[in-house]
Amino acid sequence: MATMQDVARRANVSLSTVSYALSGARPVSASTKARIDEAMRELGFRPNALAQGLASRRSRTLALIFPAMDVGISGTVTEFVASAARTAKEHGYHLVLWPFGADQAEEIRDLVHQGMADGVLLMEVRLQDDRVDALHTAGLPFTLIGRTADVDGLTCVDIDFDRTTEDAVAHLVDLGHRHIGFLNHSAASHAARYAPTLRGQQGFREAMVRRGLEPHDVLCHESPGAGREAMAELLAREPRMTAVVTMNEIATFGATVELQDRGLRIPEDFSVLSIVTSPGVGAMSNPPLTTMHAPGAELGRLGVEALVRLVGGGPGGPAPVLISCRLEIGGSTAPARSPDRS
Amino acid sequence: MATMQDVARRANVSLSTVSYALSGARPVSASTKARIDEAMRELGFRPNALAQGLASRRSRTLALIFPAMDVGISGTVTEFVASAARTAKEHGYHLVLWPFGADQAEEIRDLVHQGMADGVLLMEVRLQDDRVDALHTAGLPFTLIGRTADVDGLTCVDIDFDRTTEDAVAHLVDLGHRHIGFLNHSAASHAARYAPTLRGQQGFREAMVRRGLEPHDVLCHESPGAGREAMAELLAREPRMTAVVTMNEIATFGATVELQDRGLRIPEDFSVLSIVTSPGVGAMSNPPLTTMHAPGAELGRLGVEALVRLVGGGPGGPAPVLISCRLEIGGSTAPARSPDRS
DNA sequence: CTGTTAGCGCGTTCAA
DNA sequence: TTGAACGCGCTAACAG
Repeated sequence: MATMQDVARRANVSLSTVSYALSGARPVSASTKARIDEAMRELGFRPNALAQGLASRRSRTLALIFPAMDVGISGTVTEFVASAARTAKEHGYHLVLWPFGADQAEEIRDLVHQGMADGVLLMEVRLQDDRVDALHTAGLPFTLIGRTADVDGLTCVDIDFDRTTEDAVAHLVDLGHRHIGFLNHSAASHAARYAPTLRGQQGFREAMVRRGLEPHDVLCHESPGAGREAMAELLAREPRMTAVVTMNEIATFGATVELQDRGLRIPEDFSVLSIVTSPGVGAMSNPPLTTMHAPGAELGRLGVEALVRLVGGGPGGPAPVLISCRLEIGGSTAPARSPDRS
Repeated sequence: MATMQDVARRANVSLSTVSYALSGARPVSASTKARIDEAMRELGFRPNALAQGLASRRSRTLALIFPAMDVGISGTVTEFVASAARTAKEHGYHLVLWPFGADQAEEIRDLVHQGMADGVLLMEVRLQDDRVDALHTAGLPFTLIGRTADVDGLTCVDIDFDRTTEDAVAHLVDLGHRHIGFLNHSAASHAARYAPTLRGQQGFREAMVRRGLEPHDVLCHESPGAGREAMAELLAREPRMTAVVTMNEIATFGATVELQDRGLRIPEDFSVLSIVTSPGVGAMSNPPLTTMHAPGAELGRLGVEALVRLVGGGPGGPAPVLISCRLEIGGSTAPARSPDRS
């Protein structure tokens, strides 16, 4: 492991000149730079990350506070993490994983004080979140994936639930559907003020009302059995229903079964649109589901980019960056059979 | 950010005494230790990770070389990564993500020389893998998740495909099935010598032959359509077939559709056992699939524990640590309808 | 354009 | 049992 001193000697320059040649913080003549480069190559020199960090007081490392337990399939989490790591690398940063839940704000404070990270990415944010306060008082730049209730002064990127539900409803309405249901996450998540549950519900309702349509939505446990029951309840509430927007992957599979058991063919008689889904789940169904895929990779990339900007002293985004789920047409949505006019 | 010097002054001792009090590398009298602890608490002292690393030449950081692109649902990857991060933390290590594919051995070498990591976890290993050589010549401890063709002198943890396929076949045979198929990953993965494809095939065949049964296995692209065709091919090859072991999540969903379209009820007429599956996929089917869940979390934990041992100068496991997938009974396997004796 | 030098915060050897 | 001092490898003044 060659050091800068080794390189300096070999190139017949001083140690600092090597440093400056590397950082570009000061002009270095072409000829000496060439000699230095040569020496570095010959020695296989790589600057020591820890020494660099200690001296410059920047670790060039970003921390990702990782969800304690993942609900659901969470291929989305994989996409997110992979994308965040890639983006960090592209910007010359390492990404470290800090596996802490919402109740471990204190431990986060400890790690922050260790000076290992220049900035923090906080995912699966709750509407009320102690970790945000911990990071705030620690004075370390951080970016939220998701949003707290009050995002004033915070930098966040999140799924655009309004736009996603709006696009979902628009897709179905364009196909002629008028009686549309919404199959949401569980009552437990609603009670816990899980943001997607709340925002999804609100977004769906507004999208329907905006069109003069009556919104029907149900909360539903994350299981196929609950999905069947929820679907049955929606149909009971509005027998003329011809389409459903679901935001609950496992339950969606139960819902389709319930529909088929009632002799309703998908998509001829009934359309199913699964939103905020993980990659690949659309293909698991027959017919393959039309989905709106959660933008895991984009969130990872934008979250890191925003954080890198913050760490560099840049401005925190005044408004949250919101990204909509992308519609991926499958075989579970089709024109409404008989355009009713109720 | 209090430093050791601050603590030393406040406790009226020298800097080195604080250091020793912290590391325990040298005895410190109870009274001074108490004063030091007190001072540390009052100042909220946390040793600076970078300085510690520079001085001790150990970063207390482990690197996880992360798969470039994830095939399939890969909730398993999430489980693995979360578990690895948790285990690393329990042992006082950070976990950093290095997103590098099999063709980026050179970049890995660079990062290793930066001295950021004390050891490396390499996942999604190929049977032939340049990254292994890169790590080997770099002289850094590393652990494989998966196995290369030649594991001599390497430390690895992997799924026990032999045992998993054996257990899968045993489960079905115990239920009275005699004509059993195996729906594998794609021909492309086979050609690329993707280890699970090869080992799964071999394990299945051996488990069948061992019982005097004839193995029928097919390669199958990761899609429901291909799953249907593969299932049809298996049935064509052996019309008396009453059960199938699948190791291809997406294709499994197509296979079940093909069975049901032929009027074969699951599990009354035909049993389906999906092995090496991600968490949650079992529940996505109707009936819920009987699965053998990939031991993502165990692999993460054991991989990190082995690596920590290596980094500490411990011995590398002579033999690979193999973990079988755990059988989770669902509703897709049942006794064979008519115990045939062909 | 280049060299000299004082730290960054902590581990550890040598003396006491 | 404790202290003083050096060095880990590099950055960033300061000086020329």
